[in-house]
Amino acid sequence: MSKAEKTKQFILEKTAPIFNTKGYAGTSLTDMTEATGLTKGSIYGNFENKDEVALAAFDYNLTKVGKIIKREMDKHELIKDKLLVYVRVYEDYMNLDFPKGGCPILNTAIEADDTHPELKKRAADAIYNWKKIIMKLIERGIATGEFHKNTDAGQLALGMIAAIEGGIMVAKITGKQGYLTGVMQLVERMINDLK
Amino acid sequence: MSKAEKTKQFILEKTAPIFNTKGYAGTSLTDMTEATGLTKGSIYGNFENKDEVALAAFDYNLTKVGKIIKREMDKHELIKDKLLVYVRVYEDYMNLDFPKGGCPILNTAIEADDTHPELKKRAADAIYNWKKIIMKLIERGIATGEFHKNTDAGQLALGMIAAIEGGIMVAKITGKQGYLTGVMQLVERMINDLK
DNA sequence: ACAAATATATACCAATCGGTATATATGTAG
DNA sequence: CTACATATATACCGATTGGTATATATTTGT
Repeated sequence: MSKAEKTKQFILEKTAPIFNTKGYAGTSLTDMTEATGLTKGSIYGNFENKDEVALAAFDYNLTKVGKIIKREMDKHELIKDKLLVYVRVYEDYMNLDFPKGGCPILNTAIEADDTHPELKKRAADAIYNWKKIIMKLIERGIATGEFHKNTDAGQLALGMIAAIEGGIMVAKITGKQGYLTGVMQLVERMINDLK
Repeated sequence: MSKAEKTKQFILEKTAPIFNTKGYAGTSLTDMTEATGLTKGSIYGNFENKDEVALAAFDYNLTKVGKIIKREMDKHELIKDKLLVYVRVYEDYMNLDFPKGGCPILNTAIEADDTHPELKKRAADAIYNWKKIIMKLIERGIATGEFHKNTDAGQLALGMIAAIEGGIMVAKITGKQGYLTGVMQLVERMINDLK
Protein backbone atom coordinates (compact mmCIF):
# COMPACT_ATOMS: atom_id res chain seq x y z
CA MET A 1 0.00 0.00 0.00
CA SER A 2 1.62 3.19 -1.20
CA LYS A 3 1.64 6.38 0.81
CA ALA A 4 -1.02 7.84 -1.47
CA GLU A 5 -3.29 4.84 -0.97
CA LYS A 6 -2.83 5.07 2.77
CA THR A 7 -3.70 8.76 2.76
CA LYS A 8 -6.74 8.09 0.64
CA GLN A 9 -7.94 5.51 3.14
CA PHE A 10 -7.17 7.90 5.98
CA ILE A 11 -9.23 10.66 4.37
CA LEU A 12 -12.16 8.31 3.89
CA GLU A 13 -11.92 6.98 7.41
CA LYS A 14 -12.15 10.52 8.76
CA THR A 15 -14.70 12.00 6.36
CA ALA A 16 -17.08 9.07 5.86
CA PRO A 17 -18.73 9.61 9.28
CA ILE A 18 -19.25 13.29 8.43
CA PHE A 19 -20.92 12.60 5.10
CA ASN A 20 -23.12 10.04 6.84
CA THR A 21 -24.25 12.50 9.50
CA LYS A 22 -24.34 15.88 7.76
CA GLY A 23 -25.12 14.61 4.29
CA TYR A 24 -23.49 15.48 0.99
CA ALA A 25 -24.78 19.05 0.74
CA GLY A 26 -24.14 19.66 4.43
CA THR A 27 -20.50 18.58 4.40
CA SER A 28 -17.99 21.24 3.38
CA LEU A 29 -14.36 21.07 2.39
CA THR A 30 -13.62 22.81 5.67
CA ASP A 31 -15.29 19.92 7.49
CA MET A 32 -12.96 17.61 5.65
CA THR A 33 -9.77 19.53 6.32
CA GLU A 34 -10.64 19.87 10.00
CA ALA A 35 -11.47 16.18 10.37
CA THR A 36 -8.30 15.02 8.66
CA GLY A 37 -5.88 17.73 9.70
CA LEU A 38 -4.89 17.93 6.04
CA THR A 39 -5.15 20.91 3.73
CA LYS A 40 -7.39 21.36 0.74
CA GLY A 41 -4.48 20.88 -1.62
CA SER A 42 -3.68 17.56 -0.02
CA ILE A 43 -7.22 16.27 -0.27
CA TYR A 44 -7.55 17.41 -3.86
CA GLY A 45 -4.27 15.70 -4.65
CA ASN A 46 -5.91 12.41 -3.74
CA PHE A 47 -9.44 13.02 -4.98
CA GLU A 48 -10.67 14.74 -8.09
CA ASN A 49 -13.37 16.75 -6.29
CA LYS A 50 -15.89 16.68 -3.46
CA ASP A 51 -18.12 14.35 -5.42
CA GLU A 52 -15.46 11.69 -5.66
CA VAL A 53 -14.85 11.82 -1.92
CA ALA A 54 -18.58 11.56 -1.25
CA LEU A 55 -18.97 8.53 -3.50
CA ALA A 56 -15.94 6.82 -1.99
CA ALA A 57 -17.17 7.67 1.50
CA PHE A 58 -20.49 6.02 0.74
CA ASP A 59 -18.69 2.90 -0.45
CA TYR A 60 -16.55 2.99 2.68
CA ASN A 61 -19.58 3.14 4.97
CA LEU A 62 -21.45 0.49 3.01
CA THR A 63 -18.51 -1.89 3.12
CA LYS A 64 -18.28 -1.36 6.84
CA VAL A 65 -21.89 -2.48 7.30
CA GLY A 66 -21.43 -5.39 4.90
CA LYS A 67 -18.43 -6.66 6.83
CA ILE A 68 -20.31 -6.62 10.13
CA ILE A 69 -23.25 -8.49 8.61
CA LYS A 70 -21.03 -11.09 6.99
CA ARG A 71 -18.99 -11.61 10.14
CA GLU A 72 -22.12 -12.23 12.19
CA MET A 73 -23.76 -14.45 9.59
CA ASP A 74 -20.75 -16.73 9.41
CA LYS A 75 -21.32 -17.53 13.07
CA HIS A 76 -24.58 -19.34 12.27
CA GLU A 77 -25.56 -22.46 10.37
CA LEU A 78 -29.35 -22.24 10.13
CA ILE A 79 -30.67 -19.93 7.43
CA LYS A 80 -33.20 -18.59 9.87
CA ASP A 81 -30.42 -17.55 12.21
CA LYS A 82 -28.54 -15.97 9.34
CA LEU A 83 -31.60 -13.89 8.47
CA LEU A 84 -32.01 -12.94 12.09
CA VAL A 85 -28.56 -11.39 11.97
CA TYR A 86 -30.16 -8.34 10.33
CA VAL A 87 -32.46 -8.02 13.32
CA ARG A 88 -29.68 -8.39 15.86
CA VAL A 89 -27.20 -6.11 14.11
CA TYR A 90 -29.54 -3.22 13.33
CA GLU A 91 -31.27 -3.53 16.68
CA ASP A 92 -27.96 -3.05 18.35
CA TYR A 93 -26.16 -0.93 15.80
CA MET A 94 -24.89 1.72 18.18
CA ASN A 95 -22.94 -0.86 20.15
CA LEU A 96 -21.20 -2.42 17.18
CA ASP A 97 -18.76 -0.33 15.15
CA PHE A 98 -21.57 0.67 12.82
CA PRO A 99 -21.02 3.78 10.69
CA LYS A 100 -21.71 6.92 12.66
CA GLY A 101 -24.94 8.58 11.57
CA GLY A 102 -26.93 5.41 11.01
CA CYS A 103 -27.60 3.39 7.89
CA PRO A 104 -25.70 4.90 4.94
CA ILE A 105 -28.17 3.47 2.44
CA LEU A 106 -31.07 5.20 4.13
CA ASN A 107 -29.25 8.49 4.60
CA THR A 108 -27.95 8.58 1.06
CA ALA A 109 -31.21 7.44 -0.50
CA ILE A 110 -33.20 10.20 1.12
CA GLU A 111 -30.80 13.00 0.31
CA ALA A 112 -29.72 11.92 -3.15
CA ASP A 113 -32.90 10.66 -4.75
CA ASP A 114 -33.89 14.06 -6.07
CA THR A 115 -30.50 15.74 -6.20
CA HIS A 116 -27.48 13.57 -6.91
CA PRO A 117 -27.77 10.93 -9.68
CA GLU A 118 -24.49 9.18 -8.97
CA LEU A 119 -25.11 8.80 -5.25
CA LYS A 120 -28.67 7.80 -6.06
CA LYS A 121 -27.45 5.00 -8.28
CA ARG A 122 -25.13 3.72 -5.61
CA ALA A 123 -27.89 3.70 -3.01
CA ALA A 124 -30.25 1.94 -5.40
CA ASP A 125 -27.63 -0.69 -6.20
CA ALA A 126 -27.11 -1.25 -2.49
CA ILE A 127 -30.83 -1.96 -2.11
CA TYR A 128 -30.86 -4.32 -5.08
CA ASN A 129 -27.90 -6.17 -3.68
CA TRP A 130 -29.36 -6.42 -0.18
CA LYS A 131 -32.62 -7.70 -1.61
CA LYS A 132 -30.76 -10.32 -3.63
CA ILE A 133 -28.84 -11.55 -0.58
CA ILE A 134 -32.01 -12.01 1.46
CA MET A 135 -33.81 -13.70 -1.43
CA LYS A 136 -31.00 -16.16 -1.94
CA LEU A 137 -31.02 -17.03 1.73
CA ILE A 138 -34.76 -17.62 1.68
CA GLU A 139 -34.52 -19.72 -1.46
CA ARG A 140 -31.71 -21.75 0.05
CA GLY A 141 -33.89 -22.27 3.11
CA ILE A 142 -36.69 -23.53 0.88
CA ALA A 143 -34.30 -25.86 -0.94
CA THR A 144 -33.03 -27.41 2.29
CA GLY A 145 -36.58 -27.78 3.58
CA GLU A 146 -35.98 -25.35 6.42
CA PHE A 147 -38.71 -23.05 5.06
CA HIS A 148 -41.98 -24.01 3.44
CA LYS A 149 -42.43 -23.53 -0.25
CA ASN A 150 -45.15 -20.93 -0.62
CA THR A 151 -43.07 -17.90 0.15
CA ASP A 152 -42.75 -14.80 -1.96
CA ALA A 153 -39.05 -14.31 -1.31
CA GLY A 154 -38.85 -11.00 -3.13
CA GLN A 155 -41.75 -9.47 -1.28
CA LEU A 156 -40.52 -10.66 2.08
CA ALA A 157 -37.03 -9.34 1.38
CA LEU A 158 -38.41 -5.91 0.57
CA GLY A 159 -40.65 -6.02 3.61
CA MET A 160 -37.71 -6.77 5.87
CA ILE A 161 -35.61 -4.02 4.34
CA ALA A 162 -38.43 -1.48 4.55
CA ALA A 163 -39.26 -2.31 8.16
CA ILE A 164 -35.61 -2.22 9.24
CA GLU A 165 -34.89 1.10 7.55
CA GLY A 166 -38.14 2.64 8.68
CA GLY A 167 -37.48 1.40 12.19
CA ILE A 168 -34.05 3.00 12.23
CA MET A 169 -35.52 6.29 11.08
CA VAL A 170 -38.24 6.26 13.75
CA ALA A 171 -35.84 5.28 16.52
CA LYS A 172 -33.21 7.83 15.55
CA ILE A 173 -35.55 10.76 15.25
CA THR A 174 -37.41 10.02 18.51
CA GLY A 175 -34.38 8.81 20.40
CA LYS A 176 -36.41 5.83 21.59
CA GLN A 177 -34.39 2.67 21.27
CA GLY A 178 -37.46 0.71 22.35
CA TYR A 179 -39.25 1.73 19.16
CA LEU A 180 -36.58 0.00 17.12
CA THR A 181 -36.81 -3.09 19.29
CA GLY A 182 -40.55 -3.24 18.72
CA VAL A 183 -40.22 -3.01 14.98
CA MET A 184 -37.47 -5.61 15.01
CA GLN A 185 -39.76 -8.01 16.85
CA LEU A 186 -42.17 -7.71 13.95
CA VAL A 187 -39.36 -8.46 11.51
CA GLU A 188 -38.38 -11.43 13.61
CA ARG A 189 -41.96 -12.68 13.39
CA MET A 190 -41.80 -12.33 9.61
CA ILE A 191 -38.73 -14.55 9.59
CA ASN A 192 -40.23 -17.07 11.97
CA ASP A 193 -43.37 -17.25 9.85
CA LEU A 194 -41.20 -18.77 7.13
CA LYS A 195 -41.62 -21.80 9.40
CA MET B 1 -56.35 37.49 5.16
CA SER B 2 -54.02 40.48 4.89
CA LYS B 3 -51.62 40.96 2.02
CA ALA B 4 -48.73 39.92 4.23
CA GLU B 5 -50.46 36.71 5.24
CA LYS B 6 -51.23 35.92 1.64
CA THR B 7 -47.61 36.49 0.62
CA LYS B 8 -46.44 34.30 3.46
CA GLN B 9 -48.68 31.49 2.26
CA PHE B 10 -47.51 32.08 -1.29
CA ILE B 11 -43.87 31.79 -0.29
CA LEU B 12 -44.54 28.56 1.56
CA GLU B 13 -46.54 27.11 -1.29
CA LYS B 14 -43.62 27.74 -3.64
CA THR B 15 -40.71 26.84 -1.38
CA ALA B 16 -42.13 23.87 0.55
CA PRO B 17 -41.65 21.50 -2.40
CA ILE B 18 -38.04 22.65 -2.73
CA PHE B 19 -37.20 22.06 0.93
CA ASN B 20 -38.84 18.63 0.62
CA THR B 21 -36.75 17.64 -2.38
CA LYS B 22 -33.40 19.35 -1.87
CA GLY B 23 -33.43 19.38 1.90
CA TYR B 24 -32.70 22.21 4.31
CA ALA B 25 -28.97 22.46 3.65
CA GLY B 26 -29.49 21.98 -0.06
CA THR B 27 -32.02 24.80 -0.46
CA SER B 28 -30.58 28.27 -0.94
CA LEU B 29 -32.11 31.70 -0.75
CA THR B 30 -31.59 31.89 -4.50
CA ASP B 31 -33.77 28.79 -4.89
CA MET B 32 -36.43 30.61 -2.92
CA THR B 33 -36.29 33.86 -4.86
CA GLU B 34 -36.37 31.98 -8.17
CA ALA B 35 -39.30 29.82 -7.13
CA THR B 36 -41.35 32.74 -5.85
CA GLY B 37 -40.25 35.46 -8.23
CA LEU B 38 -39.76 37.62 -5.14
CA THR B 39 -36.56 39.21 -3.94
CA LYS B 40 -34.57 38.44 -0.83
CA GLY B 41 -35.78 41.60 0.83
CA SER B 42 -39.35 40.57 0.28
CA ILE B 43 -38.88 37.11 1.70
CA TYR B 44 -37.02 38.45 4.70
CA GLY B 45 -39.78 40.95 5.26
CA ASN B 46 -42.13 38.03 5.87
CA PHE B 47 -39.80 35.60 7.59
CA GLU B 48 -37.09 36.14 10.15
CA ASN B 49 -34.53 33.92 8.42
CA LYS B 50 -34.07 30.75 6.39
CA ASP B 51 -34.71 28.61 9.44
CA GLU B 52 -38.15 30.06 9.95
CA VAL B 53 -39.08 29.40 6.33
CA ALA B 54 -37.81 25.82 6.60
CA LEU B 55 -39.82 25.15 9.75
CA ALA B 56 -42.97 26.68 8.27
CA ALA B 57 -42.40 24.74 5.05
CA PHE B 58 -42.22 21.50 7.01
CA ASP B 59 -45.50 22.34 8.72
CA TYR B 60 -47.01 23.22 5.37
CA ASN B 61 -46.04 19.87 3.86
CA LEU B 62 -47.12 17.94 6.92
CA THR B 63 -50.51 19.61 6.98
CA LYS B 64 -50.94 18.78 3.33
CA VAL B 65 -50.43 15.07 4.04
CA GLY B 66 -52.65 15.22 7.09
CA LYS B 67 -55.50 16.75 5.10
CA ILE B 68 -55.32 14.03 2.46
CA ILE B 69 -55.35 11.29 5.09
CA LYS B 70 -58.26 12.82 6.96
CA ARG B 71 -60.28 13.40 3.80
CA GLU B 72 -59.86 9.74 2.77
CA MET B 73 -60.54 8.37 6.24
CA ASP B 74 -63.80 10.23 6.49
CA LYS B 75 -65.03 8.24 3.52
CA HIS B 76 -65.02 5.02 5.54
CA GLU B 77 -66.92 3.64 8.51
CA LEU B 78 -65.01 0.50 9.48
CA ILE B 79 -61.84 1.08 11.50
CA LYS B 80 -60.06 -1.46 9.33
CA ASP B 81 -60.88 0.59 6.25
CA LYS B 82 -59.73 3.74 7.99
CA LEU B 83 -56.38 2.13 8.75
CA LEU B 84 -56.13 0.90 5.19
CA VAL B 85 -56.25 4.52 4.06
CA TYR B 86 -52.55 4.76 4.91
CA VAL B 87 -51.89 1.87 2.55
CA ARG B 88 -53.96 3.33 -0.27
CA VAL B 89 -52.69 6.88 0.08
CA TYR B 90 -49.00 6.15 0.34
CA GLU B 91 -49.19 3.42 -2.26
CA ASP B 92 -50.57 5.94 -4.67
CA TYR B 93 -48.97 9.10 -3.38
CA MET B 94 -47.73 10.38 -6.73
CA ASN B 95 -51.25 10.50 -8.11
CA LEU B 96 -52.75 12.43 -5.23
CA ASP B 97 -51.55 15.98 -4.55
CA PHE B 98 -48.99 14.66 -2.14
CA PRO B 99 -46.04 16.96 -1.31
CA LYS B 100 -43.42 16.83 -4.02
CA GLY B 101 -40.33 14.98 -2.86
CA GLY B 102 -42.11 12.28 -0.88
CA CYS B 103 -42.92 12.01 2.79
CA PRO B 104 -41.80 15.18 4.61
CA ILE B 105 -41.45 13.33 7.90
CA LEU B 106 -39.02 10.86 6.41
CA ASN B 107 -37.03 13.47 4.50
CA THR B 108 -36.79 15.81 7.45
CA ALA B 109 -36.04 13.08 9.96
CA ILE B 110 -33.07 11.79 7.98
CA GLU B 111 -31.52 15.16 7.31
CA ALA B 112 -32.21 16.84 10.61
CA ASP B 113 -31.57 14.14 13.19
CA ASP B 114 -27.88 14.94 13.46
CA THR B 115 -27.87 18.54 12.34
CA HIS B 116 -30.95 20.64 13.05
CA PRO B 117 -32.54 20.34 16.53
CA GLU B 118 -35.68 22.36 15.75
CA LEU B 119 -36.52 20.45 12.60
CA LYS B 120 -35.66 17.25 14.42
CA LYS B 121 -38.17 18.03 17.14
CA ARG B 122 -40.86 18.72 14.58
CA ALA B 123 -40.21 15.44 12.77
CA ALA B 124 -40.22 13.54 16.06
CA ASP B 125 -43.49 15.14 17.11
CA ALA B 126 -44.99 14.17 13.76
CA ILE B 127 -44.06 10.55 14.43
CA TYR B 128 -45.49 10.65 17.96
CA ASN B 129 -48.70 12.10 16.64
CA TRP B 130 -49.00 9.60 13.81
CA LYS B 131 -48.40 6.75 16.24
CA LYS B 132 -51.08 8.09 18.54
CA ILE B 133 -53.64 8.34 15.76
CA ILE B 134 -53.08 4.73 14.68
CA MET B 135 -53.16 3.49 18.28
CA LYS B 136 -56.45 5.23 18.96
CA LEU B 137 -57.96 3.70 15.86
CA ILE B 138 -56.82 0.24 16.89
CA GLU B 139 -58.11 0.72 20.43
CA ARG B 140 -61.41 1.95 19.09
CA GLY B 141 -61.56 -1.15 16.92
CA ILE B 142 -60.98 -3.31 19.96
CA ALA B 143 -63.69 -1.46 21.90
CA THR B 144 -66.27 -1.97 19.16
CA GLY B 145 -65.31 -5.63 18.84
CA GLU B 146 -64.03 -5.17 15.31
CA PHE B 147 -60.54 -6.28 16.37
CA HIS B 148 -59.61 -8.98 18.87
CA LYS B 149 -58.21 -7.99 22.20
CA ASN B 150 -54.66 -9.29 22.28
CA THR B 151 -53.10 -6.62 20.15
CA ASP B 152 -50.09 -4.52 21.02
CA ALA B 153 -51.43 -1.33 19.48
CA GLY B 154 -48.22 0.63 20.02
CA GLN B 155 -46.02 -1.96 18.42
CA LEU B 156 -48.30 -2.40 15.46
CA ALA B 157 -48.54 1.35 14.96
CA LEU B 158 -44.76 1.63 14.85
CA GLY B 159 -44.52 -1.38 12.57
CA MET B 160 -46.93 0.20 10.13
CA ILE B 161 -45.12 3.51 10.18
CA ALA B 162 -41.73 1.88 9.75
CA ALA B 163 -42.85 -0.30 6.86
CA ILE B 164 -44.59 2.55 5.08
CA GLU B 165 -41.65 4.92 5.40
CA GLY B 166 -39.11 2.26 4.53
CA GLY B 167 -41.24 1.24 1.57
CA ILE B 168 -41.35 4.79 0.29
CA MET B 169 -37.60 5.08 0.57
CA VAL B 170 -36.99 1.82 -1.30
CA ALA B 171 -39.48 2.64 -4.04
CA LYS B 172 -38.21 6.17 -4.53
CA ILE B 173 -34.55 5.27 -4.73
CA THR B 174 -35.07 2.32 -7.08
CA GLY B 175 -37.86 3.93 -9.05
CA LYS B 176 -39.82 0.68 -8.78
CA GLN B 177 -43.40 1.41 -7.87
CA GLY B 178 -43.98 -2.34 -7.57
CA TYR B 179 -41.64 -2.48 -4.60
CA LEU B 180 -43.90 -0.11 -2.71
CA THR B 181 -46.96 -2.13 -3.65
CA GLY B 182 -45.33 -5.26 -2.28
CA VAL B 183 -44.47 -3.66 1.02
CA MET B 184 -47.95 -2.19 1.26
CA GLN B 185 -49.44 -5.66 0.83
CA LEU B 186 -47.51 -6.70 3.91
CA VAL B 187 -48.87 -3.72 5.82
CA GLU B 188 -52.35 -4.63 4.64
CA ARG B 189 -51.83 -8.12 6.00
CA MET B 190 -50.77 -6.61 9.35
CA ILE B 191 -54.04 -4.73 9.45
CA ASN B 192 -56.11 -7.73 8.39
CA ASP B 193 -54.46 -9.84 11.07
CA LEU B 194 -56.15 -7.60 13.62
CA LYS B 195 -59.10 -9.78 12.59
C1' DA C 1 22.38 8.64 -1.41
C1' DC C 2 20.48 10.78 -5.24
C1' DA C 3 17.13 12.05 -8.79
C1' DA C 4 12.66 11.69 -10.39
C1' DA C 5 8.12 11.23 -9.09
C1' DT C 6 4.72 12.00 -6.04
C1' DA C 7 2.37 14.06 -2.16
C1' DT C 8 1.26 18.05 0.55
C1' DA C 9 0.90 23.05 1.71
C1' DT C 10 0.30 27.91 0.53
C1' DA C 11 -2.04 31.42 -1.41
C1' DC C 12 -5.19 32.66 -4.21
C1' DC C 13 -9.75 32.70 -7.34
C1' DA C 14 -14.66 33.73 -8.68
C1' DA C 15 -19.08 32.48 -7.17
C1' DT C 16 -22.36 31.84 -3.83
C1' DC C 17 -23.80 31.71 0.81
C1' DG C 18 -27.18 33.89 4.42
C1' DG C 19 -28.30 38.31 5.87
C1' DT C 20 -29.29 43.54 6.21
C1' DA C 21 -29.82 48.79 5.76
C1' DT C 22 -32.19 51.67 3.10
C1' DA C 23 -34.91 53.37 -0.51
C1' DT C 24 -39.12 52.81 -3.11
C1' DA C 25 -43.51 51.15 -4.12
C1' DT C 26 -47.89 49.48 -2.62
C1' DG C 27 -51.88 48.61 0.38
C1' DT C 28 -55.00 50.42 3.82
C1' DA C 29 -57.66 53.18 7.14
C1' DG C 30 -59.75 57.58 8.02
C1' DC D 1 -57.81 61.44 -1.50
C1' DT D 2 -54.57 61.68 1.63
C1' DA D 3 -51.33 60.07 5.14
C1' DC D 4 -49.42 56.54 7.27
C1' DA D 5 -48.11 51.84 7.61
C1' DT D 6 -46.66 47.98 5.41
C1' DA D 7 -44.60 45.32 1.84
C1' DT D 8 -41.18 44.83 -1.65
C1' DA D 9 -36.88 45.90 -4.23
C1' DT D 10 -32.14 47.51 -4.58
C1' DA D 11 -27.64 47.39 -3.42
C1' DC D 12 -24.65 46.04 -0.53
C1' DC D 13 -21.92 43.18 3.43
C1' DG D 14 -18.50 39.77 5.24
C1' DA D 15 -18.00 34.89 5.35
C1' DT D 16 -17.84 30.64 3.17
C1' DT D 17 -18.36 27.79 -0.73
C1' DG D 18 -15.78 24.47 -4.11
C1' DG D 19 -11.75 24.61 -6.71
C1' DT D 20 -6.82 25.53 -8.62
C1' DA D 21 -1.93 27.06 -9.85
C1' DT D 22 2.21 26.86 -7.94
C1' DA D 23 5.70 26.21 -4.65
C1' DT D 24 7.65 23.08 -1.25
C1' DA D 25 8.26 18.61 1.17
C1' DT D 26 8.44 13.92 1.17
C1' DT D 27 8.48 9.16 -0.82
C1' DT D 28 10.25 5.93 -3.84
C1' DG D 29 13.06 3.26 -7.16
C1' DT D 30 17.70 2.89 -8.44
